[in-house]
Amino acid sequence: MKIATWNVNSLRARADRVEDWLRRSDVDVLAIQETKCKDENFPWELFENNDYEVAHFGVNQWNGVAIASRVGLDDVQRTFPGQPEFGKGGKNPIQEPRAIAATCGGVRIWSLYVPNGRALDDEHMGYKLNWLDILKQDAHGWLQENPDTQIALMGDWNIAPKDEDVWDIDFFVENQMTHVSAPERAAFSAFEELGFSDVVRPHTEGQYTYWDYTQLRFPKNEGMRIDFALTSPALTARVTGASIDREERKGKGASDHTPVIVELAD
DNA sequence: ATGGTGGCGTAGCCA
Repeated sequence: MKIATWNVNSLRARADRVEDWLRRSDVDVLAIQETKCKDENFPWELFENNDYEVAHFGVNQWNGVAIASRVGLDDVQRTFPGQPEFGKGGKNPIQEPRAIAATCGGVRIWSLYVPNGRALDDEHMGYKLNWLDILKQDAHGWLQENPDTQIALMGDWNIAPKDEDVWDIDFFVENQMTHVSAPERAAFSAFEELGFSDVVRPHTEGQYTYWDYTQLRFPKNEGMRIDFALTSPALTARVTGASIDREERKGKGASDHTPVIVELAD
């Protein structure tokens, strides 16, 4: 079985590329982030025509997460318990469409779009850290409930856990950039302390998953590793390989993120 | 190549 995660940066703008990629990648499950649409604008046919079931969570033009699967799609869950709300300036707070789960082929798949943070002193950063803390507490409970459960926390984590995960750590620190700060990294490693593992890194040393559209970042390979699949111990034991599809970042009309793929033993 | 982002929705926000 092959499972993958991909921030597509608008599913409508990327429909043709997503369809092409589904066909050639041959993944069984795809966790999607940033669909950037409501259900009424979601390209359901794209998945149906390729024999994938799909579940979507989107309420406006922002965020939006989905899971496509051809190995079953059961117990769909939108938001995690206690997921913090956000509204800019405290106005009209909602539980944003940043988390959806489904059980696919015996694996509890989460498609996660972690809040960006925007700036170290922005209210969005507090939201980001709180959001991750509540998710961590939930994940802890799931593992305690059943230590053998197979969970994949997949998505755009908007955190670069190691210095090598950005093209120039000095640039990030000097400019007080987000994604590399100590609190963000602590929020990420908290999942590893629970027993979740970044199973992609050992197979993709030195590779990035994201390159900003600006400043010729991709041609210069000035990227970041911010998309991850964190697996529970029982699922980690099944991992046979992983890859980052850098080819998908090339050409006109690419997302700024690449697909990240995990291969599992049957 | 005298450039230097893209998407939504149609101004400005978000990343």
